[in-house]
Amino acid sequence: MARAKSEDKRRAILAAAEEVIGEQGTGAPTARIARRAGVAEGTLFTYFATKDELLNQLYLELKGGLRDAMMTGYPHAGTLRERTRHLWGAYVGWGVVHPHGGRALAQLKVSDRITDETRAEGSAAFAEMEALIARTVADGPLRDAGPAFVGALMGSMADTTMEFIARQPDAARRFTEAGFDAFWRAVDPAG
Amino acid sequence: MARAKSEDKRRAILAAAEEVIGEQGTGAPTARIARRAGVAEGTLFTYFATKDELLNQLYLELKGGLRDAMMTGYPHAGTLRERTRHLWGAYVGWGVVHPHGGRALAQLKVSDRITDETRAEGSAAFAEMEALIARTVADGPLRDAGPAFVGALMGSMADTTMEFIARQPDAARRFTEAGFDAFWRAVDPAG
Amino acid sequence: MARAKSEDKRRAILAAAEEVIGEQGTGAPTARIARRAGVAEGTLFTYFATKDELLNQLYLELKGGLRDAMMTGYPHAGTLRERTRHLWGAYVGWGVVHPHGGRALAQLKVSDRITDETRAEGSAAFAEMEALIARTVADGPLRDAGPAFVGALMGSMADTTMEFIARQPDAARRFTEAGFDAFWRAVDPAG
Amino acid sequence: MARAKSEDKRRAILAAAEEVIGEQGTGAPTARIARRAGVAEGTLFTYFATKDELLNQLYLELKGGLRDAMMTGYPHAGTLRERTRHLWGAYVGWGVVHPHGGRALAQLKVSDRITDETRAEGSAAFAEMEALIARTVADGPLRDAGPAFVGALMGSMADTTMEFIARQPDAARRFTEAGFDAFWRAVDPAG
DNA sequence: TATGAATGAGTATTCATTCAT
DNA sequence: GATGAATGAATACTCATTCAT
Repeated sequence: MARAKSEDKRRAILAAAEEVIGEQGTGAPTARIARRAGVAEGTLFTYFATKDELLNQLYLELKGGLRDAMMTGYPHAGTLRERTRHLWGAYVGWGVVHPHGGRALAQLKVSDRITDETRAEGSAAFAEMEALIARTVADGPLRDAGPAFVGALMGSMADTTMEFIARQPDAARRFTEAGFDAFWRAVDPAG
Repeated sequence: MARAKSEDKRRAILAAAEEVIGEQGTGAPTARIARRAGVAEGTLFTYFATKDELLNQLYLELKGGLRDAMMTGYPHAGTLRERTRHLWGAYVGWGVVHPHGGRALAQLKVSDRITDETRAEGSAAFAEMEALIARTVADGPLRDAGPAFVGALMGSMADTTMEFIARQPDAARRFTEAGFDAFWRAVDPAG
Repeated sequence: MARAKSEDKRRAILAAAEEVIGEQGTGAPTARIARRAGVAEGTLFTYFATKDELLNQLYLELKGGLRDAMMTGYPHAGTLRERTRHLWGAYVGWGVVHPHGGRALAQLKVSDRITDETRAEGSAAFAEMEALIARTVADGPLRDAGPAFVGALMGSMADTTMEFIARQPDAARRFTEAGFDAFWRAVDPAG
Repeated sequence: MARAKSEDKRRAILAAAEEVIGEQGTGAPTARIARRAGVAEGTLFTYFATKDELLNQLYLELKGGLRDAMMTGYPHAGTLRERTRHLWGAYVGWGVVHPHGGRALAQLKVSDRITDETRAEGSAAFAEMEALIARTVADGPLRDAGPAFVGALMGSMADTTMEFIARQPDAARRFTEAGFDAFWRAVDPAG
């Protein structure tokens, strides 16, 4: 066998794409992504057949990373509030640690180059979590709007929280708490 | 008065840009926008010197329209909750009436072609409103996070609400109410 | 109206393509064709949407020119031999006058970028002529092989004649005669 | 003997090139040829330093195969007509048996990547045959045009015959006969 | 020697912008 | 001012060739 297709290089390209797309949007040239990754222009295409494929893979990669972050240390035995608080903290924390990722994801979400299939697959990773939220909310004030709505609300509130943390990193803890409290009041079954 | 005719064209171009960018993102060709507006490719550039200028103007146009919608019929004498409820309803209602505008704005928000200056100017239109929210919140649970945070939270929660309405137009009223109730619980000074 | 799409430019591009493709085959870069035509790279694509379209149009253009050459001065009242001799002379003469065209046509004929539709359309221009050949041959020794075969034979024999003339222009007359005599002996109904 | 194995691969590559180039022209990627040959992309270049070399070798290979086919069973003691008939039959027969080869040769003939040297070498293989034709024709009606012209005429008429057989395989025998008869009438010294 | 990943020059095509009409 | 053809830089992707394994 000749040089094996290196997983390192694949990850380097995805990481570069995360950065560059976070900065410039999905219109960023593949050449720039390749350079940032330290590979030749053509090499990018041995790992991703087309730019669209790269974009879709990156979307899944980011969503997957986010999910992993949220499930790590998940307090299965905690109260509803504790479990939700964990998810919130992990989500926001991931955004703080991956500022590029957060911005890249924001770009990809509104791009028409991400297929419905990819979106579905990306969301599937969170199905489990949504089920949890569903139970959380079953008896709460938003029971009629449905768990998808609550999940989306949580996502967008967390995104907003991330943005504020990105601008004022020192106040990270404060925004994280304030954001969660707001969310919890909004959905608290005991509210 | 050559001016009147010109203004028509300017608005036609902006309207076309709203549609096209809502559908295809900021990468959409100016030629397509021109065609949709019913003018020649070159004409677009007599109204907007560059594509970036068009994009920035569109951003301001949309933000301005949104502001107008929110201030129309504003119940100056109402309670805090009533006034906030009005803003919420107007915001969400605007998104429902201007589906292209909502999507276009989502694209422009994440585009690096919108200058900081434009963003500032766009937000300025809401300064007045933020002041109102500030007062709303002054004694509420989010008083430490600041009015900007609460304003952003309101925006993102309303955006989420809009998206759900776009997918299930029949449930517009239900989502509008549920969304607002959630928001109000999150920020209610009396909560 | 702005600048009208100029027929001159269209012809310049086709003429350039004829030359360049005659020299380098269908793999020749469109950029080179554009430069040879004295227009910008992009301009080529305002006249021909794709390279394939240019290639197919060129094929039809060349076939059409060839047909016109053959029908000019056609001796409707001549004997079978005279009429056939006219066609032969015109065909070979066209090749001598359009050396680029001849070579370009040779390339296009073997290219898989020329569609079956284009080939059919190109041949249709010669249908009339084939009918004539059909009558010529009806009672000749090749009656069983069919007029298409005889027409193709005439074409390939004339092509060969052209090639020899291209290499030895001084002997043009001699090769033209020798070639025709050979062809006529091959198909002469009185032979 | 590592040689034997290598020779197999060399032939496999040439055979694959024959097919692929016959189908897609000289623009076909070397990668595709390699895959069709069942070897790695890089391996192709241990047998042929460049694509041009492969193309030129293939040209010679095809020409050589054609010559061998024509000389096999050559009736040295036959009449002029019999000998010429044998050549014709062998040529056309080769084309029928090697449809890829025929098409590949057609592509290579018009390619500017085949050097003059290669062309000369390829023709040299037929020198002997041309000498024969020379004698055949010495007293015939085409004596002034020269044996090269007659040889070329024979080639192009046979090519045309092949094409018709390719389209109507059932009529192979008929076309072969008709083609030869036409050619013979064209050159028959006794005509 | 065989492999196939890596390379980067090369290619068709797009598109913001200019400018002749 | 309006038009749309003209421009050429920019872009995604290809492919002959090299080279580490």
